[in-house]
Amino acid sequence: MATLNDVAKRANVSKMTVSRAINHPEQVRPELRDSILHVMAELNYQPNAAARALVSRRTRVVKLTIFEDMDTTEPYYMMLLAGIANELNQHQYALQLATRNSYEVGECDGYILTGIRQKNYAWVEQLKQPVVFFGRNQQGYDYVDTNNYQAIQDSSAYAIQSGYTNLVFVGIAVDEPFEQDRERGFRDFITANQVSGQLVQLANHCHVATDYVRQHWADFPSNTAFICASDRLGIGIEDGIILQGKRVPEDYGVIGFDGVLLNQIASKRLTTMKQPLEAMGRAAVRLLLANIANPGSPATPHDQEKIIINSRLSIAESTR
Amino acid sequence: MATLNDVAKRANVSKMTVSRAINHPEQVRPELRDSILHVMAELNYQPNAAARALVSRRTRVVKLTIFEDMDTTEPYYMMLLAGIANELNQHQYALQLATRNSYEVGECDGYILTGIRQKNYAWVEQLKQPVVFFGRNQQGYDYVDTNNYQAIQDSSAYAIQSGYTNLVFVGIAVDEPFEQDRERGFRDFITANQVSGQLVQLANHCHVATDYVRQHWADFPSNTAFICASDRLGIGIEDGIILQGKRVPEDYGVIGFDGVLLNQIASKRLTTMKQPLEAMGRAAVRLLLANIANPGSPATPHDQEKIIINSRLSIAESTR
DNA sequence: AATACTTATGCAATCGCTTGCAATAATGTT
DNA sequence: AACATTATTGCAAGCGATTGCATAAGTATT
Repeated sequence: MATLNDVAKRANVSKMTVSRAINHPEQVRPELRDSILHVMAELNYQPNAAARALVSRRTRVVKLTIFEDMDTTEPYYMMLLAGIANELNQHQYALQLATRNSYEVGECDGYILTGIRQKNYAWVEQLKQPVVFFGRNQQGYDYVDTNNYQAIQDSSAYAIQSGYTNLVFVGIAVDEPFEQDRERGFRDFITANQVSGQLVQLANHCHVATDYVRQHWADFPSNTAFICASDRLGIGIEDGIILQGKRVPEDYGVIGFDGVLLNQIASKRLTTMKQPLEAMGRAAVRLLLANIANPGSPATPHDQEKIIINSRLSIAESTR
Repeated sequence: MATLNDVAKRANVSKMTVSRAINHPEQVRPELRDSILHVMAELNYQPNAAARALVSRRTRVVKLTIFEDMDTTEPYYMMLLAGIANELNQHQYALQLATRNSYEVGECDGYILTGIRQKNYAWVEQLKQPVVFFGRNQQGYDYVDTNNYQAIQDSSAYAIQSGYTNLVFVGIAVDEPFEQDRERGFRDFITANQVSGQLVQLANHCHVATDYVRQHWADFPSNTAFICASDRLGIGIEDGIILQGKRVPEDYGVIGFDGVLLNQIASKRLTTMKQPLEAMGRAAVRLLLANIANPGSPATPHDQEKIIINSRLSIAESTR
């Protein structure tokens, strides 16, 4: 492997000039720079990241830590990954993937955290590095989120406009900001618009939703729309309705959340509140890189920066 | 951040002894070692990965390169990721994620490659580092794979045993080893068992499969079983059949491949040939780490090592 | 034409750690 | 008890790059 020195000798300059030709091109005479670049290509020179990191204290690595179990096949994260990886690449940063219990090997310049729960904040605090969250938090950390509150209001409004007369919000049984925001959105909506409605929390699995429909069928008059907090729940609810011999969307409506399963199961055309996960991933990267470039914003609470990217209703066949 | 020197001073030993206490514990007197570890904990010492990598030429980073576009939400990769990430963590290695067109920042000790196509091999060859592939290859690189040939034979045999009398293999329209193996398995099966059957290749999307069923419906006598090369295709085929007013599994059977969508869509109980992706991911890591530890096995063809982990039929509701 | 500025380049030190060899202490052998 | 082994520890060098300061060359100012 060629080193800076090899290039320098071959180009008849000092290491420093080569280093500058790479990192501060404007500081070196154009013709000389070109000849250096030429030698670099000739020798197939690649800067040694370790040496660089050692002295510059910049690893050019960002760590994405997913707190939820990775055993579950969660396409949600895959979409996020796409956005994050692509944006990092554009900035010539590498992405390192970690789960909460990863061995803490390999330093990085900052963290993107997702799937985080209250209990994990202690761990976050001892990180003395820039951090960006996925999802609202009250600890003062920067975050990227979608407009959960408004999104559920939009879904609800759409259901009412479509002629459904009773709403059921099917939430996820976790005590996290995103869920709180959605529930608040729903409650405020039915109050403000004097709509008949109820709210329930379930574990986030299809069959749980399906079971729920069966067990509580008496509660759901015809013309009810189910506003769900995930596509999984939406699909489960839809199946439950069909098992009762009713039609979707004629008799009952279903609206999901996330918009992540739909692409795969084309025939399951669920109307859903689609999160712009790719864009959110990119935004998180940009925010984090800004924090890295602009120090004085460690993992400790400071002026909290928020980026909210709106979800949009993707209308399909589970609503009329 | 505490350095090796800080620990050494505090513990009244030389840096070297501290270094040994970490890397070669057996070489340092037990009581001394304990006191050093104690000081390390006290100072919250973390070895500097960059410095380490610089001198030892080991980064303790493995790069997973996914060649397919990451825009597609492919849960397949998420399962792989789970296995790879977990196994790497156990060996105190970090996982770095890259797409083919990633900026080549950050060195690593080896590569796990997946989603690779023929055209990418040129890129692989110029990698002068240990490499493990997902999927068979004829270039001589080590790989982990599932028993595609036998798996399709098993699926086919199961369909016949279940009383279906005509088979259709619905393959993916790519010219890659995994597809070749599956098609060969199918052809050999119908030949050897004198079963009536046909073979088709489609783009790997639900709706393509659904359309295919509609357009070629005349070709499918009742009691046909579709052996599909992916769950997506399987789900699409199933929908196509139902749209024709026929019943699954009574009139027609459908068997998928991968076993990766099922967990999410509980109601879509597709019989499928389930790939042990988590185990395959772990195996790939172990194979790669062995290659790293045991040099003389660069990215150039050598004695090709193969690990085959069998897929198993997961029987559900789309077959009788 | 002499001085003051820029602009380009080089030198030396250093980042934190590990490799190879040397030195010391502890143990065993006859 | 003198010597050969083995177990522990330390020293010095250097991995490949970047930072800060010094120097040399080039241009502008009066």
